[in-house]
Amino acid sequence: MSAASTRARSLSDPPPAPARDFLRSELGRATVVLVGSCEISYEGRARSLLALGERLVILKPDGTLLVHTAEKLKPVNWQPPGCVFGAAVEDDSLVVTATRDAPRETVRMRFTSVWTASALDLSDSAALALAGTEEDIRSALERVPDVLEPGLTVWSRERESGRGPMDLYGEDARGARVIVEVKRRGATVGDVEQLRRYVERERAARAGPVRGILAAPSISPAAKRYLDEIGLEGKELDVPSLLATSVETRHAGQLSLARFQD
Amino acid sequence: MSAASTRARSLSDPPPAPARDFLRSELGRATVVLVGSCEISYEGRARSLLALGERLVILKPDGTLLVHTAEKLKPVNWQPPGCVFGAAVEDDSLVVTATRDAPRETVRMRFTSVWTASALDLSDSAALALAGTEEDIRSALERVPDVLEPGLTVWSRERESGRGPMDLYGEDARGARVIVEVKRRGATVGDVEQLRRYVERERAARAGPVRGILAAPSISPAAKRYLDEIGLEGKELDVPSLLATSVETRHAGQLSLARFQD
DNA sequence: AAATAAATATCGTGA
DNA sequence: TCACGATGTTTATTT
Repeated sequence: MSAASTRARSLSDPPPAPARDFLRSELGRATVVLVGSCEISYEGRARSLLALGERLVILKPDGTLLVHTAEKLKPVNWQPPGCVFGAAVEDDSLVVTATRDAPRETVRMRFTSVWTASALDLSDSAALALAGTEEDIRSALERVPDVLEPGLTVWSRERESGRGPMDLYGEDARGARVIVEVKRRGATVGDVEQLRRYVERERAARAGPVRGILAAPSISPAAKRYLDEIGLEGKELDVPSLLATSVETRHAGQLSLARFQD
Repeated sequence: MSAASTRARSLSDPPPAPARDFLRSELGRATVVLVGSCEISYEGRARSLLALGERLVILKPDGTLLVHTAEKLKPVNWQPPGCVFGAAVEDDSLVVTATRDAPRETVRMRFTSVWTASALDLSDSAALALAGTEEDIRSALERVPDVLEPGLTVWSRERESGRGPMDLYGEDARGARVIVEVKRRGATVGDVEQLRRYVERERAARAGPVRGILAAPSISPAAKRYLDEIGLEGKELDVPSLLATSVETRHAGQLSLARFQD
């Protein structure tokens, strides 16, 4: 065994049995990284088979599994947190499993060779500070509703419609109720539907006119057509300038947006 | 430099300059794994800051970036394929960047220490064979439409409605048109809307009755209520037994479902 | 536990 | 390139 650091342990080209013993002592405690050639089967919500190939496998102490090839962002196989890991030698091969209940799922990896097996004690107390989310846009619009329409008053955010929470809820200059559905990305026909079901619910629940506005950086042509057809409205937002007018703090990070403006 | 294998190169505890040189020779060619302490900023579709902590960083030859902490499935920072990577030394720290256009985004990682830097030549020609997708359910229902309703005839899959493709399209025993929306997971109110817009389009486009059926392993109570309200129907499927009646091949893998039945 | 919606969603397909 | 819908989506939030 070689030690690259006091909080890292690793084996190079280990035979199956030492690899198994290493894994049994590290899995569930450290973040384990396996590099080598393996075949993988998955059974659970769906089923998959992946023939032999060289991959990078990560097994986190919280029971997360990631299998990465040399391409793409998404892992080719995975398991969310909560798995129980196992390591065994079968027919002179290292076999690593990740199993969980609810739903019952198993990923099984058979290694024909292990280039390296590493165990890392990763210490990280930092929280991600993120700005520019839909919630940031919502709160900015609540502060400056005139951006949506002159004379608009916003009463509440995330008010319950009976069919999910309405992003913004208020009243226009003429006293009509207004429901606003906010998107941080380009709006599609599906987003129109979401607004529609809040508006219909509100119209059924109360007397008087109820308007619906889909607010997004852009709205697809089909979505615009659909809005017209069912009597709803769209508003394309200049999100960067909208967010620039508003300095917000996000719970996760306790870091103000000012920090981003360096 | 140590070599764990002919297709792996790695440095232990490298100072900034050697780490930079190593990265410059490997980034974009090999899959690079960096382990160490870093702080990370991201600017693009949104913005984020992540204070110092110990993380596992993967930089793939296709321009993918992944930053993982010891917890959770999703990376804490990332970039999809297509990035250009950079490595530099600033104020005696290693700085690694990933930048792309469309949209313009940058992730910047400043390392205060690097435990290991590894370059892996991962060779993998295998394609994932996956069974149990929505497409598998659609084709099984096309073969045995009686599962949905006795006397149902399915004419086509993925037929264009004018507002997106209808999963299944056909005729019931009485000659009424039937549109089926299939889900592989529990159906929600949003899924009812999707079906609704296909049915409404079809009703507008042609004379005669048009029915809509939402077929899924389960349908949420709110979704059932909504179906009732707007005159559409739901059908809860026994997906495992449905798929067992049908042996399909999926293009990606050229592996038959029979292989899964070992 | 279930339902609902966001995500720096990613990814594949088709127009 | 854009739009649209699936994803073994995951994740957070709320009921």
